[in-house]
Amino acid sequence: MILSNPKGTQDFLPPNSEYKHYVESEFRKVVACYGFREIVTPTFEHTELFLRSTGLTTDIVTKQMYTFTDKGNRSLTLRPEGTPGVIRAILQNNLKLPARFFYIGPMFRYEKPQKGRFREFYQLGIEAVGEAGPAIDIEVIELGVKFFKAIKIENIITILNSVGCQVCRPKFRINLGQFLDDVKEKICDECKIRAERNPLRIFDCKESVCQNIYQEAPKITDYLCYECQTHFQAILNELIERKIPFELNKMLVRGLDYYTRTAFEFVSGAKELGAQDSLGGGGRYDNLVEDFGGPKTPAIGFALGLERILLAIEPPTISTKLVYVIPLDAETQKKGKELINLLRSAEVPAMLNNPEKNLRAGLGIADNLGCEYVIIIGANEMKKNVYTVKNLSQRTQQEVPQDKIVEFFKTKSLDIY
RNA sequence: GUGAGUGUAGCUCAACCUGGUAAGAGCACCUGACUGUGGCUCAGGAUGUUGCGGGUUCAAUUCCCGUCACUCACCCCA
Repeated sequence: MILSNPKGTQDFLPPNSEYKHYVESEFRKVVACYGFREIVTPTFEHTELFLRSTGLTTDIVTKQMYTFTDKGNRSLTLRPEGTPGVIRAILQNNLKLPARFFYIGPMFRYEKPQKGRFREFYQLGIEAVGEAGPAIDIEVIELGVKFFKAIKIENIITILNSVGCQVCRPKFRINLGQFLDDVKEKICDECKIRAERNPLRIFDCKESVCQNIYQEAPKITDYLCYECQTHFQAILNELIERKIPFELNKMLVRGLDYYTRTAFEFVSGAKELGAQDSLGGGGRYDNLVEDFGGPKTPAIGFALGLERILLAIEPPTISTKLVYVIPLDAETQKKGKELINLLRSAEVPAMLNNPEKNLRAGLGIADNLGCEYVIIIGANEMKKNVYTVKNLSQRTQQEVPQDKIVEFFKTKSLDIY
C-alpha cells in the first residue's frame, strides 16, 4: 500500500521520462519561433482565482478541484488548468502588453482515471495576451499544427468554431433555450440536465437521437454579431490561404466559461488514444482579464495534454552519451579513474566498471545501460599508448591514441533527451 | 459520480468454466562453462501469504459475498 503511487498519478521512468523531455524540448523550439517566452507560475493558487475564471458551473470547479485549507486558514487549490495563473501573474506584475507566454507543468483534477486521463497531468500551453486581431488567432493555430508536425504526429485535425461574444451570445442562448424547451420531451436525461445547467454543452451529446434533433437547433454561427462574424471569416480565409487544413464544427464548444469567439481543438485519429482523442484545445478569451479587474484586454491561448501526446507519438530513438570504461587489471585501474575524470571535465558522461566484474560482465552492464561506447584499457593498450574504443551497437572497435580520446568523444553528438 | 472487465513469480500469462492430491511456462534475474570482448548457446539456481477479508465444502487459485486496487468506457476534458 505504501509502495503504490496515488490513483491517477504516474511515474515517468526511462525511457518514458526521456520521451517527455523530447516532447517538451520540441515544444520549446516551436513556441520560441513565434516569440513566446516561458512563464512559471505556482502549482497552487487561491481557490477564488479559479472560481472567478474557470467558471462556477463547470465540472472542473464543481467537482474536480483539489482544494484544501492551509495552516493559515487560506483556501488554496492545486491548479486544474494554466490560464488563470498566467493572467493573474500578468496583472499582478503589471507586465507590458501585448505579451506572449508559454508554460509547461502539472495540472490536477480529481477525475476517474482512464486511458489518456489522469489526476495529475502535464499541459503544454501558450497564452497571447493583448492582441485583438485575427492575425494572432491564425498564428496560434498554425503554431499548434507546426508543433504536431515537429513531433511527427500526422493525422491531426483542427476543429474550429466561433462561440461569439457578450454581444451575440445572449441572443443565441435565448433562442437555444426556447428550442430546448420545445424538444425537451424528446432528448435524453443527460441533455435535460445540460439544458438547465449549461445549454451550450448539449451539442457534445453522443446520443444519435439527440444529435438528430440538434441538427435543427440554432447554431451560434448564425447569430454572430458583425464584429465576431468578420473576425471569424478573416481567420477562415487566412487558414485556407495558408493551406492549413481545418474542419468547421458548429457544435464545438469549450468546457471553460471564459472562452469567446475562436474556439478550436486538435483531434487525433490515433487509436492509441482510446476515447480521449483530443490532444489539445483552446480559444480566445477576450473578457477574462477584465473579469479579473484588469483593463479590457483581448487574449487567446491553448493547452495540450502531454500524456496524450506521448500516446500518439512514435517514440524517438534515445541514445545515451554515457561512455563505459573497463580497465582490465589492477595496473590499469588508476588509468581508468584518471580517464573518467578527464572525460567528465570535458562534459562527456563516463562511468567506470566495477573492478570485481570482468570484461565480459562489464560489456553486458554497458549494454544494459544503453551505452554506445566502451573504452577498454589493458596491458596491450598501455604498451601502445592507446585506448580500445568499442562501439556496442555497431560491434566495431578501434584504437584511439590516449591524448586524442577527449577529442574523439567531443566530436560525437549523441544527444540525450 | 455511473457501468463493465481484470487481480496468480519482477514482467507477460497458463491452471479457474467442470473445486481434488507438491501452483506452471516464457521473458527477466543470479551462478558457472568464460581470467582480453556483450545481445547467442549450454548447465544449474532463486522466486509466490494466487490482492485482502469472510462464506460454502472433507477440500478453494477455482464457487459465493464483501472490500481494495488496476483497466476500459460513460461523463467531462488536455
